[in-house]
Amino acid sequence: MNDSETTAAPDPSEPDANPRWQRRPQARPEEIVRAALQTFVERGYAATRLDDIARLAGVSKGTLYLYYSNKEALFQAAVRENLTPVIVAAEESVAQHHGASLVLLEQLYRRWAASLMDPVLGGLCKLIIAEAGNFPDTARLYVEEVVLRIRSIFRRVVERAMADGELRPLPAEQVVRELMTPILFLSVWRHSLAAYEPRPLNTEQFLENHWDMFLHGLLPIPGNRPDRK
Amino acid sequence: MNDSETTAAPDPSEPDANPRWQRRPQARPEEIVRAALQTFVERGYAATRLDDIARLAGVSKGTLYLYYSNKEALFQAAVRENLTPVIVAAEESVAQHHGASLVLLEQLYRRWAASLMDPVLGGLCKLIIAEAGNFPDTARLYVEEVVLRIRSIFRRVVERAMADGELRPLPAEQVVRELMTPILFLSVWRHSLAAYEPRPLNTEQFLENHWDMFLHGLLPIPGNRPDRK
Amino acid sequence: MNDSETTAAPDPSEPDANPRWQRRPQARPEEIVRAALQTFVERGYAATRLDDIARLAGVSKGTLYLYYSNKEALFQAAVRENLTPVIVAAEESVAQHHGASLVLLEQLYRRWAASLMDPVLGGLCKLIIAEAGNFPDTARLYVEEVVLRIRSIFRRVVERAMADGELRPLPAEQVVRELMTPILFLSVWRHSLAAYEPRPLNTEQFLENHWDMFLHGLLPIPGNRPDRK
Amino acid sequence: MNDSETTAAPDPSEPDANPRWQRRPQARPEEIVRAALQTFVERGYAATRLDDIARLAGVSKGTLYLYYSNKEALFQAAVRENLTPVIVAAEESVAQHHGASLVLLEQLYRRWAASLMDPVLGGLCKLIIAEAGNFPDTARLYVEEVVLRIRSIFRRVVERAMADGELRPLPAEQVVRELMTPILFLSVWRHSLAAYEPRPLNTEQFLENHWDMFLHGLLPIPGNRPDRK
DNA sequence: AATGAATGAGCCTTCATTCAT
DNA sequence: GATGAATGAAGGCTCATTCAT
Repeated sequence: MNDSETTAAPDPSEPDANPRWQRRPQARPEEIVRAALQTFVERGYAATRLDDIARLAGVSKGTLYLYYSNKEALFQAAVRENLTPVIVAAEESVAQHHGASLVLLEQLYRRWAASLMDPVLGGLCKLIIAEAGNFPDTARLYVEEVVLRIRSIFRRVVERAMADGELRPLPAEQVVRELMTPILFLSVWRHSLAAYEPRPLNTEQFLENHWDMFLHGLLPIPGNRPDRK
Repeated sequence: MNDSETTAAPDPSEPDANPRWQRRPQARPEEIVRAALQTFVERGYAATRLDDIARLAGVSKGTLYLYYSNKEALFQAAVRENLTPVIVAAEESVAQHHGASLVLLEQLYRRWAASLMDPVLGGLCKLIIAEAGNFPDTARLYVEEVVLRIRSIFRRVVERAMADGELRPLPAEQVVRELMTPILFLSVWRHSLAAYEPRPLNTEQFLENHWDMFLHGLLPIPGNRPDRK
Repeated sequence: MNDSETTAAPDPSEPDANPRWQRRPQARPEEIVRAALQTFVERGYAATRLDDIARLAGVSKGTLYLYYSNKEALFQAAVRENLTPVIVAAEESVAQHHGASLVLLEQLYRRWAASLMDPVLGGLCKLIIAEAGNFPDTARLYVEEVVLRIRSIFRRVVERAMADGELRPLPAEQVVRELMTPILFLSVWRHSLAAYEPRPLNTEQFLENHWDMFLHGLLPIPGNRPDRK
Repeated sequence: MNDSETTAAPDPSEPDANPRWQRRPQARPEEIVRAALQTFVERGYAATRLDDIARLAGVSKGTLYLYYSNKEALFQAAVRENLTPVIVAAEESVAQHHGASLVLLEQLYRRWAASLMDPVLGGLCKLIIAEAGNFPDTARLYVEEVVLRIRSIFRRVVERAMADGELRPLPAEQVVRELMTPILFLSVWRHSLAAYEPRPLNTEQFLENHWDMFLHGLLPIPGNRPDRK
């Protein structure tokens, strides 16, 4: 792998500014985990060869084992180390907000949706769903630590909005699903079949429209609601 | 889907004239493809061993190769031979119906949702999404022959409903996604993370609630907005 | 290293009357185990590649796994399936004999020594000793099922001979060791360093001389036999 | 062994004139070789990782390569550097002694046996035997430089004892084997299967008994001693 | 001299695929 | 047509060896 650089003279090819060799060793696990997540997302667990991850991370196959004990550990690390940001972001949204619940709900929705549109976190979601059958522990972890918690956050806001009369009184659990589900699916879609659609989906618009329809529904506006046929 | 679609599954050539033994050989490919689909759905493509499929189909491993040239062909056959029913059902729904569009839409919605709640067809959907990265052709096939066509069917009905004033004038494409997406996600969910939720989801109710919220939205009744039910 | 039952090696039970292709499939495990034992003896466990065993057995590497679940199981099978003959032979020797004990002892000695001079069984003994540290269970098995049992057989005969006045009254345990130990070492020696001796050892003579010296000792003829110390 | 024997362990070049720091660098190779021998003895050559040796020696893995060019060189160094003491001790015994040969023989026997009961030297013997197949050169070295030389020492003493009428006239070579073999086997045994015996062997007693039986044999006290054959 | 992160060749093991019966 | 024993290519993992610091 090392071509010409047998000489002791430092090759000037790397314009590595100040900290000469510090970044590499420290960044290694992070780079590896990122490469792993990407490859796992693209190919699935079983079809991913450690060679692929290593190449993408710019290291040799053996190096992976300096940081992760085996393929499964690498998989779980890729999953777990990207789980927390989602939860933290959501919980902070709730904690920080005071005021009208519907505004909070919308803000929560936008932030959470944005996080799922992130290539990494969205890919993570798709990966876990695709591999749930083979990694029960990781699946359970994801459900309990992410799905249920975020759902719970949304539900509290929805219930408050209902109590305040800002939303129709409906089963909160179902309402939350109605809000979250299209975003989750979009996230999965973007990492699977979206590439095969003739025209790319406008994500921004999708999120906007969903929020609109979520609030107003599809029926015509009451006042001028026309008679059916 | 009109093309006769024999594809990878070789038709049992030489119709043996003897009616006694015809059923078995003819049934073989079907049994194999069913076993294959089930195993692929449960474990994913790479984690599925041909041994598993053979055992589940009640045949030997070598027999698989009498009908399908290799693992990938078996996968594609499993996918393709289960694609048609969904489309056919949907297209028939539209063709047969005459009358109020909203009623047709609801009927279409219920039938299509029911078909996705079928363990096999729902699993198929999840499978294709999970393996999209490794089987571009199959993914493209699914998008073009299933997703786009069903979407198109829905869109025509939605557009008619809008033209008739039964639905608010909105971007039809988006409206269709708003209707379909939660069902698709539910289908994926049931074959992945649903098992790790504390309480099982009531599918029937979910479908009902989604239709309700899809129509009415979440905001409170403007003044005389009628309660549903 | 746990030896929790190999069992992968199918017993060639059911002698299936049909002579055509019987020998090969039924002989396979035996051929494999023989090749394995030989290679393990020559190179030791870790330095033995399954490729070597397969080549020596005339099969492919994958075939080994049709009969033995992994390398360790193959090792243990090689050991265990060659253990019983030694014990059986020895126990039969005792059971069958009646008459003067010293004659029985000599007969026992010759038979047991002959079995250890067998290339396979002698190699087995050397192998177990060489790998004892890495396969405690197999080592314990060998000690308990072979070493202790044979030692016990010898001891009973020696004790009878002492009781009959045919041997000096000495600690039987030690006497047995004095008799067995050179043979055991010879067996190990022939499978390790013997090849590097300038002149090959005459095994027959060694066995004869040992029996003679075992009986008479090295001191000059009686009459003037000095007390030791 | 007269050759100065620097062999694989490179002498710390440039004797640094400064006495304070000499001991450490000079002690390094010795510490490494000791750690290597111990680990090789415990686990065998192939199962020994250089990591283990380095850790036991208290150095880093790379440091091993400062003193030994590779694993095999380390093995051979571990063997060779522990060979000399045994021979030297034996040769000195003979050279220094004058007087009755039988006394010398016993003294020689005791010293040599004691050296083989040393955990390191005994382990070395077992190690060489176990790995003989993989290290012909080392095996040959051991046979020629140790086995044959010690055997020769013993033989000279035995021959003298026979010439003096202190021992029966028998093939000296065989007599020497009769004397040495149980000790060698005991040494191997202690480093392999001894741990799996129910009761630990009393080494001291074993050595005593062997000497006794070696001299007197097993037959009852003279007077009625029967001719053999 | 000493370190230890990095490497990559090599081996065990699996499993899709073949073929003689 | 059907079987299943046999194959061998491929991939996960280990560890001796190297090299920049």
